[in-house]
Amino acid sequence: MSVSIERYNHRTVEPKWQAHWTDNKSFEASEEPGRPKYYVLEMFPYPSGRIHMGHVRNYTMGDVIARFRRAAGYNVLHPMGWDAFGMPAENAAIERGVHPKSWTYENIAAMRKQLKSMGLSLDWSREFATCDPSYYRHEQAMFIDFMEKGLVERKSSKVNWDPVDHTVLANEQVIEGRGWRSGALVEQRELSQWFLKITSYSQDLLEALDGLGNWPEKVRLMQRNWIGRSEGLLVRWQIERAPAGHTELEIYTTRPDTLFGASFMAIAADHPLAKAASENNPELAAFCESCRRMGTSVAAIETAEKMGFDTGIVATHPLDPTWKVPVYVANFILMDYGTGAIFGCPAHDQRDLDFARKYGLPVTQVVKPTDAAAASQAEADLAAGTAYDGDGVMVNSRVLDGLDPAEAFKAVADKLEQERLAGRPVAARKVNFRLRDWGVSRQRYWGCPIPVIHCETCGIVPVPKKDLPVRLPDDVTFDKPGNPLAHHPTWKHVNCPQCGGKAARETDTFDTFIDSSWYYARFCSPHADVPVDAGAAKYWMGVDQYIGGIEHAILHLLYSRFYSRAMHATGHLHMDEPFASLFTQGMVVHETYKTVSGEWVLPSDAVKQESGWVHAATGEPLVTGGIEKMSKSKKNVVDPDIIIESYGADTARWFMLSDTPPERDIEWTDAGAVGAWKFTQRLWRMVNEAAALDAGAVHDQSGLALRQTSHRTVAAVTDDLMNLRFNRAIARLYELANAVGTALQKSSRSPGEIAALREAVDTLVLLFAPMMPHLAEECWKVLGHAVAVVDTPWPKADPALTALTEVTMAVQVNGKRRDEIRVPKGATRDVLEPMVMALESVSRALDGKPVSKFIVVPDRIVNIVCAN
RNA sequence: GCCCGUGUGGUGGAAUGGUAGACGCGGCGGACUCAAAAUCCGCUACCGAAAGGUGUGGGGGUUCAAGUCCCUCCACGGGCACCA
Repeated sequence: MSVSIERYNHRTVEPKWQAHWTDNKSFEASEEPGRPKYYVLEMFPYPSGRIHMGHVRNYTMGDVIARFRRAAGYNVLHPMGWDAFGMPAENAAIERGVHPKSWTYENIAAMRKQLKSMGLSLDWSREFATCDPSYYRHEQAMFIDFMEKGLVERKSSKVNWDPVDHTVLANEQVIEGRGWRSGALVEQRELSQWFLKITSYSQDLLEALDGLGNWPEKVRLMQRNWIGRSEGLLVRWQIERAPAGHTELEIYTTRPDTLFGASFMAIAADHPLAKAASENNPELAAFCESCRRMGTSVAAIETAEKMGFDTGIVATHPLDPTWKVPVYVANFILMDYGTGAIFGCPAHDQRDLDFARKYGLPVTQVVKPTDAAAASQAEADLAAGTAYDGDGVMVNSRVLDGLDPAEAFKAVADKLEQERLAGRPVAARKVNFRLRDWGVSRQRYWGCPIPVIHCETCGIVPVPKKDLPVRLPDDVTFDKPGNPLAHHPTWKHVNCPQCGGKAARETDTFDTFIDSSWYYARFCSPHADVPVDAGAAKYWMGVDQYIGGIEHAILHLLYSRFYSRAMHATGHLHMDEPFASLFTQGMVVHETYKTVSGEWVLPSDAVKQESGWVHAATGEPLVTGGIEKMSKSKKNVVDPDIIIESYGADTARWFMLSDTPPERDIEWTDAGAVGAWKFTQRLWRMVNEAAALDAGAVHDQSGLALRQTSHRTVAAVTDDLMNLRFNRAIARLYELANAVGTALQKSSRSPGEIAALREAVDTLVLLFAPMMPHLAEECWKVLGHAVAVVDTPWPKADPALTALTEVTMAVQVNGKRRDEIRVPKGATRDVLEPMVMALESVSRALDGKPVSKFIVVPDRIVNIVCAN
């Protein structure tokens, strides 16, 4: 082979085909009733300034699916937009004096350019940013509809307050109890805030998870736990020696069966009873205060010791009026779950046991495992400080003895529901959810203004829809602490839309999770003058394949599921579940290096010597810091721009899909990138060699083997891409490329072989086109095709060529492989037995022993079993 | 603490209960070259000269047959809510 072939130059080829797709509007989608649609969506990016490798991986996967489905005949919607509100823009304003708006739109422009250099098959005509007034006006309109539908509530809630910056802090802005910028000790403050009533849908959001069969089980489980349904009993206990006006204490329990194991009551520091008792008890007040302080940091809670304070109040056991138990305030009781009060049963709850052991409270076992060994083990564990929370039989429980816990639960609930305390039932069955309503107020500038007006006379008045959008003012300053909207000189001063009197705008803005809770629906009709055009949504929704990071497994996905329900309830959408299939991809990770003193070093500065890793410039010894998620602070980021510039977008895309399964973390390595680049060059050479062969050759028997390989590859790659197994699809493509390479080595070939070879190369190009679209287009042109790959249908496997006529079967003796045989497909025992028994390897292994069993797994294996 | 994952060659990883290690990277050997790069070809789990044996984190079990199913232990990773 001495064909002189120019190197494939991605720097000229990639922009050329990107222009071709743009000029031909190849990816602009429109509704075509009757034609099957496919909606592919990747979680849209926050415009931080530059794309990172995680974006490259995410958008490459989505693009492969979009291009594959498109070629397979679907009408594909594959849009892109920007999740553009949020704190980083305000931080840039405060730190560098840039306006959030210009910062954001400049970042969008830069990132759009980067995404375009990746050659993604996106419909850019549908692009929007959530900070566009043309987007958020609909968000405001829908919020007003939600208000009318009773899905919005205003209530008081605790926030992290920075007393120096006069601002509310997000949890991630609180570092070790202090404001991240001011360093001031963070206070807990009560503010009136807006809430969306997601809890109205708790049961539905939970049950509907069962229908999401194409979601990862892990994500469904996380959502199930987050919603946290429990069935229990509300029980009212009479109390004595309590502050005036307090005569009873209502608790929630999921274990009323263990009521005879009660040894104390515990209430939250914020419980009204605790507050009342604190009034004349400074020590208790101080204890409650310390509990509240601890509440800010998750880490503190986890490591905190169980602490309690005896209030002196005494409660009467609901099943025995002579039985009195003490009431404590305890640091592990949360006010916002259940009633903020519990009864403690130390023997069967670990937290209660820890608490009881610390304060010398009685421990009574009331559930015993039925198995004797397990029962004595449980007793030993209890003595050693481990509570038993399993099933068994009731003991030490008077009338309940002998029942199992489920029966005991029912018996207690039935009895107490009949009994009266102060004229009302003592107990009531109650289903409880952990899920809380969604607080959506943020005291910040760069977000969607909440469209309500506070009037001194009329109270809260929604902004009339004709006045929407409520626009963010551009002329704001960030020189003063606090919310720029609140101290803007004029913006908030308006007249009441109802009475015309003096009124003030709401200066809070929405949580940015709202923006991303309905963008998928907006993409169906991004220019409509309603939030969602019903016809467009009916055609495109739901999203057939949604792809993003596992970090959004709970909040974003749960909020989106709630939002589509709320939109359904208000007539904006016709369905409840927005994402039919979900895929969560792994992170991009890279090696890290540190100096002995712990400073991070760029991987490019680390060199390996016999003594170990050293700094290339200084010779300082280095330690490997492990393989970690790419981050600037660890100096292990790889810039997609540099990769695309030096190797091309196709190489970067190919690398991201190769080897590692898409749901796992992928390690970026230079060697891997170089390997992918070499493969693009190899494909280019092979295609050019094949293009020189006679295009008019006709198939005959001599090309059969290669044709079978081609068609089997089509079948396998199609199946792999349908199931998002990109790494396997790529392995199949290497095999086909190797087969083509071998065929090209031959010095002479028959017309049938030429025809098969050209078919194999055409197939190869079409199959790798979703992964490396630019190279595919260029190859396709070289091969003499007039129509671009983007307009060429996906190849079909010919069943006659994928079917096997002969198979290799393994021959085992007692489960150990001894030989293999080539036989016609479907060979039966009658044919196989004489063949196999005649094998020398078999008779040697049998060594004269009689055959007791002869097992045939058709077309796979023969196993001969003999006595040992 | 609880919950969920994951453990396979030097390495990333394949494998509907049916021939473990496909494919890639790396390594070794060879061809081409004055030479190098690039490219192409071959070999590459371990022990053994071979026959053969051993191998999917450890131990046990089910099965004609286990990386795959069950029990148990270990290691690593991730998530979380002290949730009554």
